[in-house]
Amino acid sequence: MKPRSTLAAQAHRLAVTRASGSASAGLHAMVLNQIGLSIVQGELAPGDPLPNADDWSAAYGVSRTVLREVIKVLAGKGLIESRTKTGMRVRPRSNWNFLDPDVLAWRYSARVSEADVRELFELRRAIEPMAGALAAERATPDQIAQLEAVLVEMEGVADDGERFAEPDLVFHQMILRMTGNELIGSLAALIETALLMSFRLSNDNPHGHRHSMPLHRDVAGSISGRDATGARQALLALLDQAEEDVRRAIAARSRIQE
Amino acid sequence: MKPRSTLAAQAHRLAVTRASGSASAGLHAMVLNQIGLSIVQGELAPGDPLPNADDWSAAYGVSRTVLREVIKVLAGKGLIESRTKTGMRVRPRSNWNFLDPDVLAWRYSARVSEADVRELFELRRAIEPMAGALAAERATPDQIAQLEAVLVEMEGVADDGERFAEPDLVFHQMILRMTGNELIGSLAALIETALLMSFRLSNDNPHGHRHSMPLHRDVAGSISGRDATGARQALLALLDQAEEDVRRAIAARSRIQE
DNA sequence: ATAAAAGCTATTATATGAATAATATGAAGA
DNA sequence: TCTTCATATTATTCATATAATAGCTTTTAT
Repeated sequence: MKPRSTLAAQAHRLAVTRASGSASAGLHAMVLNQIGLSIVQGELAPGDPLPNADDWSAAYGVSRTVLREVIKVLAGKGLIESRTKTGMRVRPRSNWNFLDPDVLAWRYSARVSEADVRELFELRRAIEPMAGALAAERATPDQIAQLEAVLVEMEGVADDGERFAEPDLVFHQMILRMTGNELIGSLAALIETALLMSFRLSNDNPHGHRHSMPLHRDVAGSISGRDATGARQALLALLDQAEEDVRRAIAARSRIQE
Repeated sequence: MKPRSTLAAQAHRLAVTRASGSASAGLHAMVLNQIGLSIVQGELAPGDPLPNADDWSAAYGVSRTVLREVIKVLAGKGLIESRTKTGMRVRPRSNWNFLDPDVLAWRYSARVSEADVRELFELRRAIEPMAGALAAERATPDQIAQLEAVLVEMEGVADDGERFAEPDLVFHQMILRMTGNELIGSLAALIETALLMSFRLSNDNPHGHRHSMPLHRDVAGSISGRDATGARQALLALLDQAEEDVRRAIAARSRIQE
């Protein structure tokens, strides 16, 4: 028996996405997002047998070529496996590559729970203070100048919830890059996801982000002054504040929904 | 002008791989590994224009279908971008997802430098002690029993360089899992890569791994005893020792090659 | 002479049909 | 009861055709 209603729902959602023309995406990217979201957000559970290639591509109104490429990409991120005769299946969560930028985005693009926030900040707390300390030791004068410039930019838009997001993101990612460690640099997607989520949650708050500027200044100051432990502590404090903000926003959200 | 010699070299290597039948791989996986390695190990540099789809698939002796799927997977890992008319290009390293299991494996599968080791252990040092602390707080009795069992298994094969690798890997990955944090769990691939590299480097050393057992016992003991700070310190010590071992092995290797 | 616009062309993107290979399942036999 | 074997199902691969797009060239208008 085939899950016809689910397929129909997926096809419909695709039609909507396609019509809205959200991304500059081609068919491939669109279908990839659809299926990726379906899996990561739990609509398709681990172990679930997926429709066979023909039916599935038909349901999305795309060719097998496109679906197949999507399948392979998802398999490359650990979400799916495809074996002859058995068909395609969603792999257990322990095989998913949660640090993949796409998977992160799919997971945190909607309905985040308190547990999701906890996971995110647990990891950030392990990474960013350490990265700050390394940055303080290794950053080139040029990089430090750039960081200061971004800080100034943040000051300029600290009261504008919309425009603050970008320089804030650049600020945090720059610190990761300044470690000179490419593995750490690849965690930029993690920070991006966290900040996007945070800004999405707090966009009802019209009070801007000025309250976080002092701590950002501390971070930049410590790095400029080559103070590794200072940078570590400043980033810890910044993360404490950020997590507190997010938790408040979630609490407010759930209070509204009641 | 097309890089004919490079293509020929790639095709030849594929033939070798195919003949040796290394992985359980299909064509797709084989070509994926070939091209992934070529890129990550620097044979194809960022910004390099890649051959067009027809020539390239011909060079590997596979259909365009297979090559296209490979391209899409690599694009999903950030290594490549493909635009119509412009063709395919290797993306700058800053876009690569170094934490992807495949990319990690490609990068550390050969000729590791001291810098590579530093990067790996910098990140492990940030993650594993923290994970150990969380594990000490959160692990279920069942999980702790499993960890102890793995420890016993390690004891049993501590003098066998070959057989020690697997339980050691399980030991470290289990700690990540016991945090209950899926983002941290996805770093299992990082630890796997590090350990495989470490074992590969030290396989001339016939003296086994018994010297690391006391520290492993400390780790397990701290977690069993719900001692978070103890677990953190024990893991730090363990990492110090492991990094020291690797550095010694690299030094020995380069001394031999001179 | 310069700049904008139209058209050409190479290249990827998408689609489709057909052939091949692998394997889980069940039937047949020891 | 176990093993062997055939078969149907499914993914995998291949070959080919059409569409879309972006860079380049030519044209054209000012």
